[in-house]
Amino acid sequence: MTTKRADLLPIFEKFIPISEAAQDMFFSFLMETTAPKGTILLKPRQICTRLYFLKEGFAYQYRCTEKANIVTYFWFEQDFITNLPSFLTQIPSTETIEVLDDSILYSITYDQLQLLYQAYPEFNALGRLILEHYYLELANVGDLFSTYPAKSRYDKLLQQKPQLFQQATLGQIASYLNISQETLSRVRAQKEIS
Amino acid sequence: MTTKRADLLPIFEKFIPISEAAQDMFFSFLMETTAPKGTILLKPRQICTRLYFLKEGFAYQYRCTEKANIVTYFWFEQDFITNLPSFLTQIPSTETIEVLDDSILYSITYDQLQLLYQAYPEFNALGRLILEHYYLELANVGDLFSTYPAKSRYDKLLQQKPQLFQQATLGQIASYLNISQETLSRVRAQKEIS
DNA sequence: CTGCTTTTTTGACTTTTGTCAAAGCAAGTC
DNA sequence: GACTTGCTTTGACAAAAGTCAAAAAAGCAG
Repeated sequence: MTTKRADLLPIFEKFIPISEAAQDMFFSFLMETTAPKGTILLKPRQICTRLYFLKEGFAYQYRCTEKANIVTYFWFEQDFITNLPSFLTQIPSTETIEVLDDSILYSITYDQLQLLYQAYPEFNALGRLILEHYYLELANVGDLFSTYPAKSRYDKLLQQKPQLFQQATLGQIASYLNISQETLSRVRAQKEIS
Repeated sequence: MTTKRADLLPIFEKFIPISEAAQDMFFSFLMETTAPKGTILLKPRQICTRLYFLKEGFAYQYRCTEKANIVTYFWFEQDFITNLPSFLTQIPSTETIEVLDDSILYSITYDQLQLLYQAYPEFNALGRLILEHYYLELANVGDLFSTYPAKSRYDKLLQQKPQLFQQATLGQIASYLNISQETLSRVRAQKEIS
C-alpha cells in the first residue's frame, strides 16, 4: 500500500536513509488496522508482540491497582505505540494499552522486526536512533515527576504537552501526574487568578 | 592494554559478538583514567562528550536547584556512566556527575563512537542493545517514582538496589527518592518495629 | 581517649495533598 | 425541556510529608 509508505518513510528518513530492499521487506510486513474507541491493544499478563504506528487517533496506557487505574503514558498521532519493557524483553506486560479515539494503526511483530535487524544492518541504526528518541522522551517524563509541588508538575505538563489537555479528561491527566483529581482541579482554579 | 579488553569484552559479548577489527578500533580509542573521590566528570552547562565505563568505584548525578541538590542517579562498578540526554543530543547538560569513591574509568568520546557506528554496522546493534538495557533501567526508575507513599518507595528501592544503602548517605538516598531526609529517617524507624 | 565534624534521629509545628461526599456543569437522548 | 450520564468543581476534614531546630550517634584526627 502506497499510503503506508508515504506515511512512514518521511519519519524514517528523518533518522537515517533506508535502502529500497530494506524498505520492501519492512512494508511487506506492515499491517494496517482500524481500532474503534475502547479497543484494547495490550492486556496485563500478555506479551506485547507488536510495535504500532498511530497514523490517526489517541491512545493511553495504564496500570491497574487495587485502588484505581494509574495512567502511565499517552500517545498522539504519529507516535510509535508499544509497551517497550514487554516488547523488548518479550515478558508479560503489567499494563494495559487502550485506544481512546477511533484510530488507524500500522504495525509489525517483534519477530518480524528481529528478521529486519538480521537482514539489514541499517535497521539496527534506525532502531538505535528511534530508541534514543524514546529514551529522551522517557527521561523527560522522569524530569516531570521529580518536580514538586503539584502545581509545578501541572504547569510543566501544560507547557510540554498542551495537546494533551484537549484530548484527555482531567481525571486521566491527574492520574498521569500522580495527583488526585481534586488537587488538579484546585491547582487549575488557582492558576486562573494570577 | 589487555586488561581493558578483559574487562569490557565479556560485557559486549553478553549482548552480541564483535569482530576483531571492530574490537581493535574500539580499544584503540578507549582511554583509562583514575578519578579520586570528589572528581567532577560533568558540570552543568557543559556538553557530555564522553561515555565512561566504571571499572571500579561509585558515582552519582545531581541537579542543582535554588534550594538544594537533587540526586537523580547512582552508578556502581561495571556500569556505563554518561548523561544520556546530553550525550545523545550533544547539547549542554543540566546536571553534575561526581565520583563518590576513588574510581577507575575507561572512556571514549561521542565522536569516536560515531566513527565506530559508521565503520562497523555491528556496533549499531550493540548500541541498540545497550540502549534497550538502559531504557528498561530508566523505566524501572519511573516505576519507583510512581509508587506512593514514601515508605513504599523506600521499600522498593531497598529491594531493588540494596548495595546503594551501603555506599550512599541517607541524605543522598532521600534526595534520590524525592523525600526529605527526616521522612526517610522516620520511615526507617517505623520499619524496624514491624 | 578526646574533641571535632558529619550524619542521622527526634520533636513540634506547618503546609501540602488526599479522601469522602455533595453539588455543579455539560452533552446527548428521548 | 426534562432526564440521564459522565466529567469537573467545591467544601470539610484527615493523613502524609515538609520544615526548622536541636539532640544523639557515628567517624575520624590528633
